[in-house]
Amino acid sequence: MQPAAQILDNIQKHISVSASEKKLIESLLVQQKVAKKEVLLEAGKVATDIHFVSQGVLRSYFTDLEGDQNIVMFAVNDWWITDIFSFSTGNPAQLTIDALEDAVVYSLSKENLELLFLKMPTFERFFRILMQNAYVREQSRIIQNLSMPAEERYRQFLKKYPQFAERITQKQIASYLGITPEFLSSLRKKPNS
Amino acid sequence: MQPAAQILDNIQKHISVSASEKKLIESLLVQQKVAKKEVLLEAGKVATDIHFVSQGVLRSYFTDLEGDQNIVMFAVNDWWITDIFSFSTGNPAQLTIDALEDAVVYSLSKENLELLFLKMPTFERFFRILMQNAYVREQSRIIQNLSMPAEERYRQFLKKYPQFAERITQKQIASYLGITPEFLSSLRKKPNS
DNA sequence: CGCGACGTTGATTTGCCTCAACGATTGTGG
DNA sequence: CCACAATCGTTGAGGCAAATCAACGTCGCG
Repeated sequence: MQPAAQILDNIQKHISVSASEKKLIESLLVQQKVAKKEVLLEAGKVATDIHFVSQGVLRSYFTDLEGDQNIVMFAVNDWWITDIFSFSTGNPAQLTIDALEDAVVYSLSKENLELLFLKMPTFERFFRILMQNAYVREQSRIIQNLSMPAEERYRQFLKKYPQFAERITQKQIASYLGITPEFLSSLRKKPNS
Repeated sequence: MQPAAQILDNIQKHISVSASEKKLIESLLVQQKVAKKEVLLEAGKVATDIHFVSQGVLRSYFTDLEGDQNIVMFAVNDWWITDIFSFSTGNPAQLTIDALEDAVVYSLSKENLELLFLKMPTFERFFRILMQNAYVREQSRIIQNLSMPAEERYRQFLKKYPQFAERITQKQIASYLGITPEFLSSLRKKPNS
């Protein structure tokens, strides 16, 4: 698939896009190759871009006071990722974003996003839907964290994100679930009733 | 303050609204008085409306398999609340919304919201910002839940939401934090170093 | 080949829960 | 307006889920 076509498909799932608008969108995106372990956004710096993942796997994580990494999200193909707090407010990022596998992303700067909003008002709708879906996803994760033990959260994770489970190490999954790799290992060997 | 003026102020923090648009917005809102303990949305039914809280205190909560209530959010004046999953998708709500104190809300149905998006494209921007802020808020809560022990989460809660702490019982706060009231009580008596 | 990260196992510890009991508030029907 | 019931916040004893720490074989990578 043409790389730009992949993003346009993603956008056209929610709004319709004219030929001239397609050219506009393409002109505002910057392709970036990201090697495994390469950092796209470093905590403390400002998130100036939002990234669409075309290939590979990215993650965002928060480093706490003890120096432990807490994974906030994974992103594979067709996902958008940034530190939304920093991107929204211009404050320093709390999250680091790096690649778990070699990746290709298309980056859209905040300025170019605002330009899109101006020149193409329907893009505001697309982005509204993107944010609304992200809100639903995060709220659903909060509900799960509050109401389920780790074993059940792990089962739900496998069910909801099978595309992640294959490509991501146990250690990363444990961090996403908020448990230690040792404990995840003990869950995995239990009979999966 | 004129009740409708309160919502318009809230909206005008993010977009500008003409006189005719103000009338349109007012015409699509329905005022509702909600008595303490009255249920605005019941889990299992579809969330047809999003509610703007003018006075009083609402909460949304999830009832898990053991029958325990897990509080997802509180809403006081100038907050918007719904089951965003149900409102977005039309699926049955996972959350129940009720009043912790007598409240006055302005309800906007999904149909009327779509009408607003059509007749007033800048409202899409307002709602995008609302969803984006909600996303930031939920993600920040996930980070806290992953990276901090209960005692620290309680401190941060008091700091971030002093307007809640005064009006909400310890039991409700404990449920929001994901701990038992007994354990919260034991945290509170510790020297707040 | 050799090194470092990974996944696992087991022993021990701990943060938080469960259950039970109590006085203090709050709510409510008569 | 009172009396009673219900809920709240708290305390303490005991228990469990999950963390910590240490050790070890395996694997991917330089």
